[in-house]
Amino acid sequence: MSRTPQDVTEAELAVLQQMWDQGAVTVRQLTDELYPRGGGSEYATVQKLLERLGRKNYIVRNREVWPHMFEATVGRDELIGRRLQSTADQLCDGSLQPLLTTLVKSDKLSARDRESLRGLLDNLDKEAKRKGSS
Amino acid sequence: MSRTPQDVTEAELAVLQQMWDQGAVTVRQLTDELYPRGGGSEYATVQKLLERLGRKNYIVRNREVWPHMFEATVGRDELIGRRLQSTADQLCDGSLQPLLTTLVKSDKLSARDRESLRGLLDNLDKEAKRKGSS
DNA sequence: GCAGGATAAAGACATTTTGTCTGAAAATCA
DNA sequence: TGATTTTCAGACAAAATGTCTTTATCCTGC
Repeated sequence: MSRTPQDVTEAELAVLQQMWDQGAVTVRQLTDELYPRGGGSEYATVQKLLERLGRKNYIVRNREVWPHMFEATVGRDELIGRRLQSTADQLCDGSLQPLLTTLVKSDKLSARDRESLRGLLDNLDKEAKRKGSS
Repeated sequence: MSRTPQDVTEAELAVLQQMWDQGAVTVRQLTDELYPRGGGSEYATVQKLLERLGRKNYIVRNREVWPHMFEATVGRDELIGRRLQSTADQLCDGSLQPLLTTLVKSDKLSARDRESLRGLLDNLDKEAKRKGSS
């Protein structure tokens, strides 16, 4: 049938991470960071990755400046959310709740993770009480 | 460089889902479910998918019976856990905490849901204390 | 026992994805 | 203007993935 490509590829993700860390960047900056000791062709590779990320609306290109500057439009948290939703779609009929439950049951959470989760739940309780809804 | 294949492919996942629902199954059962109105070649397709799932240790084949019966060794929850961990590895430096945050914030949790989660957390804490590990 | 039908096993194949690279056009600057 | 850098368009190879062909093997009803 029709294969579903990855939202963001491994190489594309490496580029995105740089942009998350550094904000607006040029192709050269990215290339130097991602491929130190790089010959000459990696520059074009980064360009192609940026073009693909752009086509998928993960970044924007500012053509007003020279050289062009690139910036992420999809942040790390947003991508996390999308990946989680995608996992939910494939494995839980679209619902996120089983992910949370499974995670808690799975024994993968550290004590710190558990504490943090308790805090989040407490906040929800407070929020619910404040608004008077269940 | 070297691409990282998917843990479980889309077509492979369809097979897995069937096995999660039905337990031990034969190739024919799977084929009939997954490709109704199927010509003749889909049978071999399912076979190949099973072979690959087997090579990756997601299923076992029982050769004692005829025809062979296949059964999942990795459950839905286990796969969910792996996907979440993988997301954490790629986007959160391996930490699950950001996932928890995202999940709690975007999921609609009822008061009952929250209580139930707290219960699970308490159990985990007790378990941890009993075993003396973190 | 044997013919016929089903299953198993091995591998080939086409298409898509993905990372990389080449070459030429356009822009900047000394 | 000439040199350097950047942009742009497209080619490419390797790998992944879904599918199919073929042949060997097994079991069934007669």
